[in-house]
Amino acid sequence: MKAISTVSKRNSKEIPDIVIGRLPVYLRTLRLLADAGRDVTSSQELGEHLGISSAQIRKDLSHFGEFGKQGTGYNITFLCNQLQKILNVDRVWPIVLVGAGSLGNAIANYAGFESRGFRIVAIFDEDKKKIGLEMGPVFVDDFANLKIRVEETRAQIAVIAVPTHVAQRVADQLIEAGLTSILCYAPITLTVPPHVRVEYIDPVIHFQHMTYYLG
Amino acid sequence: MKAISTVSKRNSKEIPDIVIGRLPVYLRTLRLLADAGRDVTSSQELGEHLGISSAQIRKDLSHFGEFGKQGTGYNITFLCNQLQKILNVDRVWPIVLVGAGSLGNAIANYAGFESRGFRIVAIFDEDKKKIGLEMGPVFVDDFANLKIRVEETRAQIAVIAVPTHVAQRVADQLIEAGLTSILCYAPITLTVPPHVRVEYIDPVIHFQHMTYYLG
DNA sequence: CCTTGTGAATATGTTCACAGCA
DNA sequence: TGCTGTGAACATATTCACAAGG
Repeated sequence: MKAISTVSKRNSKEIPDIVIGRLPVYLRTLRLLADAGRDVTSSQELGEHLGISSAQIRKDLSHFGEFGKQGTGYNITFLCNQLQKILNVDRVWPIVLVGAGSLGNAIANYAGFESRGFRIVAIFDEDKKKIGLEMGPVFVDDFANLKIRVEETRAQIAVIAVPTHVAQRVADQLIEAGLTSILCYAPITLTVPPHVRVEYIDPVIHFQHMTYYLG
Repeated sequence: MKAISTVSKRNSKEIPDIVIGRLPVYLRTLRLLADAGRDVTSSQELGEHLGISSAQIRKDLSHFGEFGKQGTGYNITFLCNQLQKILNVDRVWPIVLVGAGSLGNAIANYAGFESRGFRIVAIFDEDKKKIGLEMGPVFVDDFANLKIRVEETRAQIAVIAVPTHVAQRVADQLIEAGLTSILCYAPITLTVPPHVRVEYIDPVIHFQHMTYYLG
């Protein structure tokens, strides 16, 4: 049966979160292929490159529509566009960053967000010495101004790049200010209400996963 | 049947990788509880804090031994020690970092590695202006010296914090130098031989996962 | 009581294998 | 031919539910 629109979320039969989690990786890879001048690819090529099976890629995509052509494969530009629509990154999302230390600085100065759908619109810190400094695309703002800036920018996503011992308090205030998605770089599991989604980045978790196998 | 030693990998019936991946999170949480002065906890408390079921925590731990007491729960210090042995972080692993940009600088200056089993022992860059700069615990070294430094330090783990377009070339040279575990911050899937393990950190992957649900 | 550790039951995720179409 | 999209088969992961022990 054909999908009604090119980007239907099908009958929206609750697509598994693990599938959603792979789509950004597919998108990233497809855009690299496009940048390399490629026009079409196949689930097999993609799978070999990503170290997963071609069947998995086809099954994942099949949740959202029919994007390929039998005998040919996928048009890369078309599939990129479809994935961008599915992931809602066919626009640019404002992000607020909390913490103007060296990690916050690295995030603020990273030039790769915009092309993938994100823009840092505010950086907050409580340290008076940091407030007012230029960092990446903006000036460091007083964390006390959080609520106002969130209203102004309509941001829904925040990044926490503060020391562990203040991360939970910062999270509480972000949620209080109306943010619903948090990417937390502090090595702590945050306690948040059910409507808030938190994802984590902690390099040590990866290192420890690796050392298990290093015996 | 009782385990022979307190940290057996049981009969080593190939423990699922997804289980290994959760152990560092358990360890991180337990150490936070220990720092808060707590002595014992239960799978239920831990599960509530982490947002997973108590059964999952018990089942995960059961792969490695019997660490709890019925009616009481787990002694936090003891369980931390056991997890550290299982994950091989009852020692400090040397890590080499490639890329002395703002991200490399943030990683190098992060003070939280040592207590969790890791130490940056070298930072490399190809930019003559960066070489010789003090960054965190070491001085930036010429990437050309990679092989010598890896031999000296016996490092097995590397972090890639370089621009996307050089990441694959850097990875090839790391592998050539004998490294077997790579944490890659560049937004690209690396092609590596089967004996090399790569893990990835890309904040945009997380953002795009979030925006799917932000509609 | 309370909480662990664990088989059995359930739920979820992945792969197979092939019809169908360019 | 070559490749997609997809049910059916298989594999893996999670939860249930309870015996056993402090």
